[in-house]
Amino acid sequence: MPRMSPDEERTRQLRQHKQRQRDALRERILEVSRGIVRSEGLASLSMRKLADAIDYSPAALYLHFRSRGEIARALREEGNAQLRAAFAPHATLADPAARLRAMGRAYVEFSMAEPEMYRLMFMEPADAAGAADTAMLSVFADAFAALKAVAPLACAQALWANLHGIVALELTGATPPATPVAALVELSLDAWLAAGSGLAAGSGD
Amino acid sequence: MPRMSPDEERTRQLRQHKQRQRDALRERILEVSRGIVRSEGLASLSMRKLADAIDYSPAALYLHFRSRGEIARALREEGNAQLRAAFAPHATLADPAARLRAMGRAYVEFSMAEPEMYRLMFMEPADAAGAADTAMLSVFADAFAALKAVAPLACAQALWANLHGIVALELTGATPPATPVAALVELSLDAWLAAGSGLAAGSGD
DNA sequence: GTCTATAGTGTGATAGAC
DNA sequence: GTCTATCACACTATAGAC
Repeated sequence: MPRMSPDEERTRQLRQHKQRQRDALRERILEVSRGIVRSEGLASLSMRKLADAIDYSPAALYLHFRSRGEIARALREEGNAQLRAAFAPHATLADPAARLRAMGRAYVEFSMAEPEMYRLMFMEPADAAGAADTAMLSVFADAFAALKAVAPLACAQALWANLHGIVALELTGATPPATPVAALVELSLDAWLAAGSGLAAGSGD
Repeated sequence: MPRMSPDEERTRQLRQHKQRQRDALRERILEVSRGIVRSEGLASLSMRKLADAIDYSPAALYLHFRSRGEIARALREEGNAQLRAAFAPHATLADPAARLRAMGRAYVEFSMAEPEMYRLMFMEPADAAGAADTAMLSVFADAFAALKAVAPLACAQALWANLHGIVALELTGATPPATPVAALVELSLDAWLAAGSGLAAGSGD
């Protein structure tokens, strides 16, 4: 570590301070954005509203984010991390079927707890934000492989699609509320994991 | 039928003519709207663009439709009818499993052939337009009942969700294109219709 | 019934002063 | 780095002339 003169030391501290302020404001912007999106949805996140909420001018936002889309992108990444965290406790279950069931339930529970975040992550046009977590798909596929499915990856995608469909129809209100979400989830998990089901008859992959 | 004087007859004909013109314009509006929605999506349907395309002023549109939403609503109804028509040839299949497979495939084929219509019908906030066709659900449920499923309606909803999930993830681009849609559909139909699957173990309904 | 003209409101993003 | 002011646009919907 090189010695510094008192002057050098002082300017270094100043720079660090500035940097901390910058980071703090960026974090504040994300924090408020998160609140707006979670309660009103991405469509309601406007640069003006955001600026008002943090008591800065709209122009100030563009010093920390290139565009509105980049804020959305950051929030989406937060959501992905949140979902991964929700999976973590179940990823270590030894029985692959139990693992799939637990993670499937966790997935849907996340979606119901954070519907607007879920929308942002999986129901918004993909744009440049890169497709959703492949991590989740991998864990699903590994479990199906352990179950000796012929096409583990395809099974993982299809089960994911099943869960997503349940959630998506619920969130858009397209479905009549005849059957509670939890029941649809259990039924679907049964269909995909029941002994003698299509696990050995998969096509493609 | 009451006799009319020649004068009465003439005004009657005039009225009919006017009515036909009215209907024709309304139909024309719908026609152009349909074209815009099918090629660019509902979001791109603006009253200005629509007015330009039919060579009328924006104000004229409001003489035939209360609002933009009402146009969307009419198009949605058209889509529902189109989907019902796509189902019709398969609804009479005697074997319930074959019936479900055929209708499931027809559903997904419709969605891939008319992605923007599908979006409008099933991926747009439900608003006042009333939830999507319950007719489809009924046919699905009937087939599951014929298969002696414990919870036919719940099975129908869950299978629908499965198909919708496949389509929705494809349309938003959230899914990696590892497995073609058709393969996911076959795999899902297998899971739901394989002998020994969860049909007898359903919960809820 | 149809038009022109416009009200009224929203948006994302930027220029230029300080 | 922050602000004010504004550009350039989109939108739905309506008032009032003809």
